[in-house]
Amino acid sequence: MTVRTRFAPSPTGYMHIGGMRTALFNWLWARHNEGQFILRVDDTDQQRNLDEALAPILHAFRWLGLDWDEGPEKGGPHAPYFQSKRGHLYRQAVELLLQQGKAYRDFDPPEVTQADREAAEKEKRPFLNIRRSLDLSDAEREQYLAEDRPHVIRFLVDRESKVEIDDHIRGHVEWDCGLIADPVICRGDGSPLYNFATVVDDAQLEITHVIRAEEHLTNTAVQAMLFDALGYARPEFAHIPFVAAPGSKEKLSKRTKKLEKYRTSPQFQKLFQIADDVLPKIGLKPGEEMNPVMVAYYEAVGFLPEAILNGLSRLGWSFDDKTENMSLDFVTEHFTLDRVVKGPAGLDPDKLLAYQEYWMGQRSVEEKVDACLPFLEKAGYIDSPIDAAEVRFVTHLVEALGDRIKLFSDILQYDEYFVSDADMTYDEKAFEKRLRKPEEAGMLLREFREELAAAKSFDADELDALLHEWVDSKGIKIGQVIHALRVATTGKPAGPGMFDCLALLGKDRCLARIDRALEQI
RNA sequence: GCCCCCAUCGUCUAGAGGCCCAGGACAUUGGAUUCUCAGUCCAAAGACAGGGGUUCAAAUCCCCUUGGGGGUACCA
Repeated sequence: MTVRTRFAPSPTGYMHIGGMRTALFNWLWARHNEGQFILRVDDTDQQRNLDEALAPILHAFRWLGLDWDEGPEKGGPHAPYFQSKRGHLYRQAVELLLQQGKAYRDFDPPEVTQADREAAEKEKRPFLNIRRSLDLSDAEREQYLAEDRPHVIRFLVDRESKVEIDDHIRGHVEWDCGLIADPVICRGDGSPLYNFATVVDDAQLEITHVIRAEEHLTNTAVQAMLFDALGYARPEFAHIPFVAAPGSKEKLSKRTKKLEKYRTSPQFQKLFQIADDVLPKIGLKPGEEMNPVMVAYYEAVGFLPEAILNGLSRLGWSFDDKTENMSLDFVTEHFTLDRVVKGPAGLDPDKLLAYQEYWMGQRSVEEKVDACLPFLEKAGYIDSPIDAAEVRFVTHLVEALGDRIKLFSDILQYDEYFVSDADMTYDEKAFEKRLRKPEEAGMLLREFREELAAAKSFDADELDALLHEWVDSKGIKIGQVIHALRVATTGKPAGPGMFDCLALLGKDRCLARIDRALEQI
C-alpha cells in the first residue's frame, strides 16, 4: 500500500516552526516510502482572506524545498483540499451516524452542559454527558426540530467499551470509554468540529499514517471511535513529541505573552537579538509574524534552508550516535518512525546556529555573494540595480570575511565598507585604546601613512610585505601599529585580516580615513 | 479535579540486560595558532530523578514515588 501522509495547516498567515517540524516528519515518512505527501487546509472557521493567510505557509514549504503531491495550487484526485469546501462529505457522514443511532442531537443549552461539567469536577469525578436528549420522545424531538430549536450533534460513546491504539511512537495506548464525554461533532450551525472533520478527511484522502504532535494523543481516542463508527479503516498513528521552547519542556508557543518571556530567556534571546539588529535595517519589523517562533524569521535573517531542515530533523530524531550534519536527502533515506524519541525536544538556538555554520561552510563564495547582495540592497548599502563593480567588490569582501559570515545578514555588520570615509563611525572604546592611549600610535600611524601613500601596489600580499619590512626596519613589533591602523581605517577593533581590509578599501579611502583618525586623536 | 504521555551531561541525543565506572554533537572552561575577530586544533569539566523489585548481571524489564508536560471546548 502506498504511504500517504498529510499536514493540515490552518490558514493563519504564518508558519510556526514547531508545525514545520511536524510537516517535515510527515514529508520525510512519505518520501522515505516513496509515497505521497498531502497538504490540506483546515479552514473550518474562515474569518480572513484565505489567499493572504495561506501564502506565507506555502512559501515556507517552498523555501525549505518540501513539495506536496496534492493540495492547494496543485489539486489532486481527492479535491477540494479545503475543509470549507468539503461540507457535503461531513454532512453525509453525520447523517450516517445519526441514522445508525451512533450520534444524537443534543438539545441541552451550553449553560446546562457547563453546569453538569462543573458539578462533576466538584465531585472529583470525570464529566460524562447526562444525555437528557436521548430520553426525548419522538414527538418531542420532532417538535424541537420543527421549531428549529438550537442543538449540537454529539457522537454517542459506547461507555462499556475501551479504545486502544498502537502508536508508532507511544506504543500501546488505551482509554476507558466510560470516562470519555460524548464529543460534539457538529456545531449548532451545522459546521463540523476538527475531531470529526479530520477523521472524514483522513479517511477520504486515504491517509495511511497520521503523524502529528503529541498534544493530539488524547484526541485520538475519539477519532479512533469515529473511524470505527463510520466503517473506515483506521490509519496508523504516530504521535511525535512537540517542539518545546528553548531550555524548557513546554510547548513552543506563538502567543504574545510567551514571546515576551522567550525574548528574555538566556537560550532564546540571541535569536531575538538578531531580529532586532537585522530586521529594521532591511525594512522589516520584528513582531508577531516575524520572530524566532516563525519560519519566516529564519529566511528573513539569512538562515540556510539546509540548516533549518537539519536542525528540525534532529529535534526528536537521530540517525545514530554521531552523525549530526545531514542533508535532506540523507535524512529522507534514513528516516524511520522507530527512531523518533518520546520526550519533548527543546529548540536549541545555539545548535541551530552551529548547523548554520556548517552548511554555510558548504556554500561557495559565489553562492554567498548571491545571497548577501539582496540584504545589502534592501539596507541601501549598495544601489539597485546592482552593477558589476559592486558584485566584484562584495565578492572580495565575502572572500576576505571567510567563515565570519554565518548568516547572510551578517554582511550588514560590515557597513564600514559601504559608507563614505566621513560617515564611518569609530568605535569609541577601540579608538581610545588603540589610537589615543598608546603614546607612539599617532606617530607610527603618521609615518606608515606615507609608506602606504608611496605604495605602488595595494594588493593584500604586497601590503603585508610592506608593513613587515617597515616594522623590521624600525625595529618595532607589528602589534604596535597594526591595531591603530585597523581602527583608523575600519573604525572597528576586529574584522578580517588587516591587509585584506586595506586592499578592499583601496589607497584613497585608507589614506583619507587615516588622516581623519589622526585629526581626532 | 479527571484522563493520557514523558523522564540519560546545561541542551539535542546514542544506548533495545553484560560491549557503559555511559558515547557523540552544541554550549561552557583552559591551552595552541594569528595583527584583531571569526575559524581551526588539542584538552577539561559535565548525566542514567529517587526508592523498591526481577536477574549471576539493569541506564536498559516491572512496580511505586517524585518531577515535567499535554488534554480535558459548539479551538485546531
